[in-house]
Formats: sequence, structure tokens, C-alpha cells
Amino acid sequence: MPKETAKNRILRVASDLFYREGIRAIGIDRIILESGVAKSSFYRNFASKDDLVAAYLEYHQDLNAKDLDEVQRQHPNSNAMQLHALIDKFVEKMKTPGYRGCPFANTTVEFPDSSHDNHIKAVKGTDENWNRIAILAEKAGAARPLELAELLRMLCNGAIMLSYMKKHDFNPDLFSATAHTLVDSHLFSWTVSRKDD
Amino acid sequence: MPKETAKNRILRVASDLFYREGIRAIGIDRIILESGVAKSSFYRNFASKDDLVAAYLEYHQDLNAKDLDEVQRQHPNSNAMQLHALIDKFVEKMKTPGYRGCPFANTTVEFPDSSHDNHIKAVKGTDENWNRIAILAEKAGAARPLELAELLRMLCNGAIMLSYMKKHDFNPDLFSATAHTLVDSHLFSWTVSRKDD
DNA sequence: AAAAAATGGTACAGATCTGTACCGTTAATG
DNA sequence: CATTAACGGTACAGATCTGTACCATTTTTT
Repeated sequence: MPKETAKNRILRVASDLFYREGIRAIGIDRIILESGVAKSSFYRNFASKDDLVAAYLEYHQDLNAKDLDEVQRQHPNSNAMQLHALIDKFVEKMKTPGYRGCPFANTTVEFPDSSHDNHIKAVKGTDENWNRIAILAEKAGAARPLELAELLRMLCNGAIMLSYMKKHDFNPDLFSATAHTLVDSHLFSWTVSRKDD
Repeated sequence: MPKETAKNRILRVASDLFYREGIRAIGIDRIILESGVAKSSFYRNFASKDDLVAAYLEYHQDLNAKDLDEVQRQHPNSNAMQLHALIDKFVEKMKTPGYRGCPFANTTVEFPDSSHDNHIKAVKGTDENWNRIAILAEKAGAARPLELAELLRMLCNGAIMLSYMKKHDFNPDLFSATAHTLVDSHLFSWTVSRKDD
């Protein structure tokens, strides 16, 4: 089997470092050291550090898209269950030891200038993700899908921030219960009986 | 009237710059330039940049405490109304042009190392604030005050992040309505009739 | 095996940032 | 008015960070 390319190794190591320790805090030298790659190899594969950051954001965008794909595969006949599964998946992520919040939100905070490429790309990343969820909410039969999606987004972002700041002192159970209830209430509020979708 | 001290001018200018453009993005030279102070004067008043960051965090902690004091003065006879007024005050803040999220949350993202002084102080800042709100919820007669406070905290943090990332595309009305309803539901869920406190 | 592509190693330029040293000047205070 | 405290100006040390230049080596492909 072919050896992992230098580009892949760099992106893998950098993604981990960027996420865990922050983009601005991690220098090129650190990435080179931990990925065991020559500096010249780095700049052959990435035009600049910002270029690597862009790849890092695209990588997480792919991860999010795959999560959505997965819940759609697991529950092909119920958009409602897809929403609930998405919440569960999200809670599981928050429980993992190395969890450090949303990479897109963190990036926008590390690059406050809203005209900066990294900032723009990060905003676009979450938007695409939540747009898909809004479509899911619509397909699931929510009376006001955009409203449900926005409330879910608020709740999730808040839970992310809380779990990030409070670490193990944060219990995601309350978030989980509230999010599930929120979905149900929006799906059932406009009709008394449920129709399987 | 006495001229503003150099220390005050530095803190005032730095707080604005740190908040608007980020702590790591702002160098000492920029602070010196915009506050019209000599570099030597800076280091006479602050031992280091981190020392200034600590003062910046304390400054925002004071602002939060004053907001709480104010709503308690405005509604001395109803803890419930204090909670609602706090939400309104928060919404107003989000609507102001230069709003750039929670300085404490942003600081923890800019300094991901949880053992870093800035990170620790920022976490402590929000905790103190929300502890006071939890006490308010208890005094207002919430059945589960800690739960109400945590849900409010999640919603607020989420709304902060959304308004930060979406800027003017974010309409805080949905947040406002949801937060007010949340407070009411937690205050009235355990009893049918309201008793003025 | 020969050619081509990818990688390694390293020195260094150039910019930036924090913090110090040193001295002169202004403002408050007795 | 004299003393003391606060401030201004600036040069510079030391560290760090991004990015380039140059050449040797290894791996892959033909």
C-alpha cells in the first residue's frame, strides 16, 4: 500500500493541532516538527499558512457533511429521526475527551476581521451545514423549519461554548433533552396526529 | 478637572481594540499608537501584555456586574422582572453596531490552553456572572433555578455566536421571545397562580 | 536502468512582537 | 520655588514567525 503523502500528513497533523491548540498559537515550525516533514515540502504543498487553514476548514466541512450523510443513511425513511440522531451524534461528540468546540466558530473568533479569507470560509462552513439541517426540518414537516433550525443552532452553539468552557463540569443531558423536545414540539405543534414521512 | 491618567487611557483604548479586533491580533505598538502614550509609560503601568489582558477582563467583569446591579435597581420588587429586563438588555447589546460577542468566550478561544491565566480568568468571569443569574432565578421562584440558568446560558451563548457570525443577518427577535418564554415557563410550571415576590 | 517527481535538510531573509534601557520633559505637590 | 512623581521619545535586544533559496536524497514511474 502506498505511503501517506506529505500533504496528507501535514493536513492531518495540522488539523489536530489547529483544533486543539488554536490556529494562531500553532506555528509552521511546530507543524513541520510533528508531521516529520521538511519545511520545503510544506511550502511545496501549501502556498501559505492561510492556504493550509483553508484546507483545515474544508476538512471539517467534509466531516460535517459526512455526519449528515450518515444519519440520512441510517434513517432513510424518517427525517424526524434524522434530526434526533443528529442531536445524539452531537452530544456524543461533546462527550469525547479532546472536544474543543466548533472549529468554524473558533476560527471566526481567532480571525475577527470579517473580510479575512479564513473568517469568510468559516462562516460559509457553518452556514452550509445548518442550511442542510433547515432543509431536513422542512422535509420532516416542521411548521416553521427555519425557526426550528435557528433555535437548534442557537442551542447547539451555546452548548458547544458551555462544554468548551466548563469542560467536564458540563453535563450535556439537559441540552440533549431540551433539543429533542424542541424538535418534537416543532414537528407536532401544528397537527395533532403524526404522519410517518 | 484632572487629566485622564495614562493607565486609564491605555486600558480604555486597549479594551476597545481587544474586543473589536482580538487580543492576539493587537500588538503593544498599536495600543501605544492609538492611546498616544509612550512605550515606557505602558510598561510602567502594566507589567506585561497579559497583565493588561487581565485588566481588560476585569473591566468587562465590572460591566457585567453593573448591568446586573442596574436591573436590580430598576425592578427592586420582582426578581422575575429582573430576569426579563436582563434578557432585554442583552438583546439591546446584540443590536449595537460594534457588537462582537462575549469577551470572555472570545478570550477562552484565543487562549485555548486551559491553564493559561487569561483563559482561567475569562472562565471565572462568566461563571461569576451566571452564578448571580442563577441566584436571581432561585429568588424569582424557579422550580429548578440551576436548570433555568443553564438553559438561559446556552441560549444566550448561542445567540451571541450567531449574531457574531451572521452580523446583521441575525434577527434577535426569535431569541428574545424564546428566552422570555423560557423564563416564564420555569417560573410558572410548578404552580398555577403567580405570587408577586 | 534512466528519467521524473516527490521529499529532506538547512540556512537565512524579512517582518513582527514583547520587553528593557536610558534620558529628557512635563505636571503635580510640598 | 524646589522636589517628587508621572510621562514622552526612542533605540535596541531577543525571541518568534512566515516564507525563500539551494542542494542532496529518496521514491516512483517509464
